[in-house]
Amino acid sequence: MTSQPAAASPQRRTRQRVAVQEVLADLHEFRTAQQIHDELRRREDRIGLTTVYRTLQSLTEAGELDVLRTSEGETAYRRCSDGHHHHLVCRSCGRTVEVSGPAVERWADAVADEYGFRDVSHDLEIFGTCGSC
Amino acid sequence: MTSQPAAASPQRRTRQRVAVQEVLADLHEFRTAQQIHDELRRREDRIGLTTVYRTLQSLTEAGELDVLRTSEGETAYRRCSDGHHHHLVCRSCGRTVEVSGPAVERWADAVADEYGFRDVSHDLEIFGTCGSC
DNA sequence: ACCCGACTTGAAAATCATTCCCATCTAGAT
DNA sequence: ATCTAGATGGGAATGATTTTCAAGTCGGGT
Repeated sequence: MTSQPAAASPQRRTRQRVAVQEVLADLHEFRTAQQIHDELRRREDRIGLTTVYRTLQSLTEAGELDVLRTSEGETAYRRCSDGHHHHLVCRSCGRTVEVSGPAVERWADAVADEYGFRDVSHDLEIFGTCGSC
Repeated sequence: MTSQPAAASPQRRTRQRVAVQEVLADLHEFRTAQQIHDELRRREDRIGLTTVYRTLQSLTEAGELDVLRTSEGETAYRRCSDGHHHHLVCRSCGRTVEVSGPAVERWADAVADEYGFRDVSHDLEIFGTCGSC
């Protein structure tokens, strides 16, 4: 009778969830849900598109993925390291480099403070064409 | 028979186009196409939503508007000053302040150069809650 | 003032990414 | 093996934006 109150859902480890994480571990560039779904199909893994979306969403909430909105209105995901950082993304091949600059963070906070803004956050992405493209 | 080859379309000045520009001149915050369409209706101006989208698009191409993608996936527009700058946007009321920081520009270019990236550009928006909210 | 062709408009249909619905399936604890 | 809260997936639903195309209009020429 001393069963635990179930607490928060422990997030089950399903075949689908694992498959998506494996793809993310292999691909080091930003990819959309559909691209990841395609890659799974290429690997003979038939997983529902809905599930891919759901998984990417929960992984993002868990802080394991970085999100990026493309100019075409799509949402792209990528495995990322912990901590606050920005991205230098190749417009052509998608190659991504994580970058960070304390100076920028300080500048953004200072500017916001100057105008009386609270709970400040910011989005910063740098785009360009990498050397190989 | 010596008719001109029509050259490039001179962009006509229509009632609809003017109405959209007036709304943009009055509203100083980022607004979506639908919000602008609503505002026009509130002003007794019945203009097709399609036309609003088209107008915002061409004004953007003409460099008269700044574009922003909201986290909900919508596209918001706002009249802006010339030259490169960024925005400090209130998450609550949408109030926007144009800001610029040469240091950030230099930093972004330097980082990109360090990794051999060419044709560099960047997106940077700062979000927060303004003093009045 | 009238013509005419090029540019515009707008309502409805088409797209597209993403989410919802829900009947069925399964991980994992007992 | 059993049980059940979670998870899955296919198709419908949503919502923003674009396309289609027939009808309307601006404006330079006559």
